[in-house]
Amino acid sequence: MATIYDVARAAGVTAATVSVALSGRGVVNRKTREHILRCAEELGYRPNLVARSLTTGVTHTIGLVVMDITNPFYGEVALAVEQTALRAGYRVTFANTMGDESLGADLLDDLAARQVDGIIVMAGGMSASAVRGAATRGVPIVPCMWDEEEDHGLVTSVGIDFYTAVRLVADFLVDLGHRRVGIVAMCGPDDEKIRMRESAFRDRMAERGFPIDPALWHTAHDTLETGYVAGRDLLARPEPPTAIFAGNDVMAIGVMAAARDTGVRVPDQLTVVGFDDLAVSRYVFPPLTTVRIPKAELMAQATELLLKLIAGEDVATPVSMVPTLVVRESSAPPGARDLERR
Amino acid sequence: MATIYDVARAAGVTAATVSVALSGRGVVNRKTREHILRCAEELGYRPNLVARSLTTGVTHTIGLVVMDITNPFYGEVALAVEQTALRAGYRVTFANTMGDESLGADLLDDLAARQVDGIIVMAGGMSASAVRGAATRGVPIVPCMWDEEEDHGLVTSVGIDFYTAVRLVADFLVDLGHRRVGIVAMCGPDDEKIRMRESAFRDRMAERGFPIDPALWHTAHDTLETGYVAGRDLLARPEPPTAIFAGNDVMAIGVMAAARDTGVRVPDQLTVVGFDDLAVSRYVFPPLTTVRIPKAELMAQATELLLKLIAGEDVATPVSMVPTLVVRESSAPPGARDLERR
DNA sequence: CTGAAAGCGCTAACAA
DNA sequence: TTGTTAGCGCTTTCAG
Repeated sequence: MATIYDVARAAGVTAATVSVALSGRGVVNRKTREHILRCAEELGYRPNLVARSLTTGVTHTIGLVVMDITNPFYGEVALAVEQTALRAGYRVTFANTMGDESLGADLLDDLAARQVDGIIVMAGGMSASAVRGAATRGVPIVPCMWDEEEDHGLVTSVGIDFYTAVRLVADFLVDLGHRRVGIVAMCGPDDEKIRMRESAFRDRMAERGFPIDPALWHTAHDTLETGYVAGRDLLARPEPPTAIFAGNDVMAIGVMAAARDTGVRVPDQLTVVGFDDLAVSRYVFPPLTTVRIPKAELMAQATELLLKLIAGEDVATPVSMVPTLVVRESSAPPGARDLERR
Repeated sequence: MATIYDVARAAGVTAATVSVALSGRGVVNRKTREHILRCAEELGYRPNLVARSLTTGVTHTIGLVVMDITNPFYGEVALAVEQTALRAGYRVTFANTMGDESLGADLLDDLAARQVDGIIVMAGGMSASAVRGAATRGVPIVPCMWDEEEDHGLVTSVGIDFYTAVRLVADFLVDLGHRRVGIVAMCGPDDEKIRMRESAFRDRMAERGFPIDPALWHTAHDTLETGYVAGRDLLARPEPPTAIFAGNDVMAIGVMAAARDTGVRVPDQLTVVGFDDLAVSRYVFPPLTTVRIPKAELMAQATELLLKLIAGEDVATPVSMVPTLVVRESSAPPGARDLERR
């Protein structure tokens, strides 16, 4: 681990000169510069970035806090963040909250202590106050797709128009003829906090004259397995739904598997609609009807917005993207006959 | 951003005392200690971890380099790593190589410059020399599931017994009666480097007397889409295979979709076998027969091994886990009649 | 039990 | 153009 002093000594100059020569920030005699370069090269010198950070006050690192990186949704998010950060010379350290609010708060604290230059947080199970806390501590923070009833009280956020999104779904289902619709709503491991998407959906269904039967409201924890269980449960009701809206695609895929295992055909006997549009959603069978979130674009924007905040520019308006409904083959009018597809 | 000096001043002591009091490392008068605690509390003091790192020489950060976090396989890996690191007080900064070797090398360099305490690298498209380079630079590094023909020349690695794994698959297929088997082999974006799993599979098929027809060897880039394309291609051959082994589940799922779209029934007309056993693989239709890798356990071990290396213990033997074949419904004897399942 | 002093590796003014 | 000096915030001997 050669230090800057080692190369200074080797080159017969002072550390400051080496610093300048290597960074190309100031002006250095061409010959000495080349000599320094050569010495650095020979010694295999690599600047110690933490030392640099201590003096410069920036780490070129951003934090990414997600619920559970195992969900492909967050995977796609993480890639977008990492790639756009990378291009700007930033690295990202990530952490999973697993839906645990207090862990989430600790994580934000820790990231701040590590002097990350900024933080991106994907809401899932993160308390608004924790987010505000980090902001207060002076770390730029961009909450993304905040999806809880309470407002996070932060201006610079990036998200989608949940209201429009679920309205799309509700109207689609009602127009298709569905009257009895079930919900698989995502919730954290411990609490029953209701996300905006599900509550807005419920509200819209009521508006359209077909309120959700509370017996058809099932909460789950954002996994295939819990989606599956919820599906089986819903389908086992005395009066099962003709359609199920799942809070995300992962759970929707679980629901479809549950239907299969209980002999319920999708979409002939059950319509399933998800939310996210994962890459895999068009490859499952039947291909899943879902709400498409432009994840990559959204997160690229979120990251760029964060970078601007870090650079001290003040970014005015929160970004809100418009989701679209992508209709595939997991949806059909209720009671559609089996088409004998072969 | 109160510093340790601020709280020292507030408490009427010196920074050294504050340091000791807060860390509980030395002995401090009980009353002064409490007083210091209170002052720190009031000022909202948080130690600056990069400053600490500079003096202690450790960052409590590990690097994780994967191919593409979007693949649920890496997502599951990343979770396991992050969670076990978290428990030990470490954070993880991750990076995607996207199959780019030179990017991968740069990433390792950068992580080293950032003074991460150690690195975990999931082989996909990473050059052995880059890995060795980082090791040389003194950063403990644990390559996981190294899956390329060439040896990485590093003792402390964690992986699975690929040979056994694919032998399982080959024997399973042959015993089922398949003679004409296709392969969807994963490769990086630019090169055609062959992974061990596919080549070992090919070798075993030859051993069993049914060598793979080169026309049935298709390379793809580890995505659903490329798996799909490969599947269509293979199925369009004059003499299509009766079974396809995909280098991973993601591609296998793509292959199944291709079969569907070309009117080929799985498993009646085509057997598909994957590799990884993703969470989603048992929820797709038909549920995928695949090689189960104990990802979570494996990566937890890898992380713990890394932590030991960091602690200076020298870990003797490389860890190798035994994968198992999990037979689900995407496999059947060739030419199996449609069972008219309803 | 507490303070003084030095140092981690680097950058940034300011002098020379 | 290069060197000197100081300092980022913390920890760690070593004295007192």
